[in-house]
Amino acid sequence: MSTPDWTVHFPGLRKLEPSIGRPLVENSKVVKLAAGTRIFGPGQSPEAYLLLLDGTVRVQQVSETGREIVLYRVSAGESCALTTACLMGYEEYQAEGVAETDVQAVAIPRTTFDELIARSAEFRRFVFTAFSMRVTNLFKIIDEVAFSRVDIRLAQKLLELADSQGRVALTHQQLASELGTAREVISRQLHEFQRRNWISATRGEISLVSIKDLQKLAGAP
Amino acid sequence: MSTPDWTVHFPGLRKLEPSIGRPLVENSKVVKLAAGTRIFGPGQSPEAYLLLLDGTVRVQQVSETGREIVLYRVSAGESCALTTACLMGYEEYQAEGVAETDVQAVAIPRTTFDELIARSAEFRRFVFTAFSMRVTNLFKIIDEVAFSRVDIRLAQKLLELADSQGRVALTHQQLASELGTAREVISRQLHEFQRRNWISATRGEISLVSIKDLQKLAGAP
DNA sequence: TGTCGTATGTGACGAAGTCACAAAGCACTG
DNA sequence: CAGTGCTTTGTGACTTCGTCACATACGACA
Repeated sequence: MSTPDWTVHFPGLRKLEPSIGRPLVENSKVVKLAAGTRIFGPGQSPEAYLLLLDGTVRVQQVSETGREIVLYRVSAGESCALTTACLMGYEEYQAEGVAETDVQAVAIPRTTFDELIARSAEFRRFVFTAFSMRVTNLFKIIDEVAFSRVDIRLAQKLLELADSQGRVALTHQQLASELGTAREVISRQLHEFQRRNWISATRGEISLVSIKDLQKLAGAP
Repeated sequence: MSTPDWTVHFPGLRKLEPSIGRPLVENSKVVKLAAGTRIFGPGQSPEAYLLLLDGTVRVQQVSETGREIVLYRVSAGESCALTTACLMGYEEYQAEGVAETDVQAVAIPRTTFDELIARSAEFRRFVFTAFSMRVTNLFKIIDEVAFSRVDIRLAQKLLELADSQGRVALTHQQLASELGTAREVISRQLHEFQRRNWISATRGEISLVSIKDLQKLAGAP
């Protein structure tokens, strides 16, 4: 990973500085984390507010039986809702965060964070709008997990995760984790999609054949 | 409902005033809502920050098919996490809030709210610790809905909702709403609990007979 | 005592999760 | 290129959960 120009990757940061009155990274460290690093997990407490400069972090919950559900991803220019919540509420993490790619982030220590919150309306707005958007999304996840059928959710996920060529490079297990269900369930649903000629699949990759039909199932508005 | 002394019902409020420099209710209204009132619902946007003086508000999500799940309750001395999130993120409500009892609340308009957030560290702390504790709880709900069995969750709910005599005055339908499942599922589970002599039930009320066994199933730590 | 609305019981069935394996697919190695 | 080992995918049998369509039962009140 090359050293990025963080004013590009994280344009909001520089913009904040006038309102803060000094470089935002003062008192803070830029940390680098290799892909796969577990950044935080249940039982730990955050010591710093993290602003991602580059890479993505996956935040997920893991059940006792080993099933997983992806709650959200944090990418460049964003901050982690859970960290915000735990920092402000002095609580422990409920979920775990894993670096999906190599990651660079600004770590703002709690005291500096508190000070910035107090001093800068811009910073507050930045932090809280990001936070509340995540929370809004959590409500959506609860709704889907509690009430929505797996085939519909799978169709939505495939459409959401497909690249520009309509390909999704994930294993069945990874898709199951995205939706918080079991691998076998995904395998069977994908089989059904394949039978209907909506997708074609090879080991570790799925190609969307009929995006239109998938959208119809997904309830495209 | 008698007019309550809100310094009793909401002790944190008075304590905040020195740091704010004037009565907190200035620019704000005390609103009264009858039990059963729908306070907000999906698609609406909040116009004011609500601090409950008396009563409780139930926040729940309703599926297309009519199933419901209770996300949390707001009671005297607290504020609604969802309102906070929507207010800060300028978003619409994702869930609905219903007054479970008659309710009195202080409605702080957005501009005053913003000003208080800027001016008072105490107020910020009050708002955000409450907020983040709710969010933490949302994570727990996702975990339970996605990964936990209904019998276990039901046992937990019964223990949580029982009064000092071990009685739960709810219908099967209401319990189903608490857990986000179907009424029939609850009826059958309660039947099984009854068969094992863990509970006894009459129309609209359940008595816990063997709290110990319920705790064991609930996985009491 | 009858009537009506709400609450609960039940069978049948479909959808989803679990368990225990079997069978490919792929990389690496000798 | 055959063999080996790991990962990914397939499958059947079974349990749990959700849905649908009713049947009963209870309790308040005329």
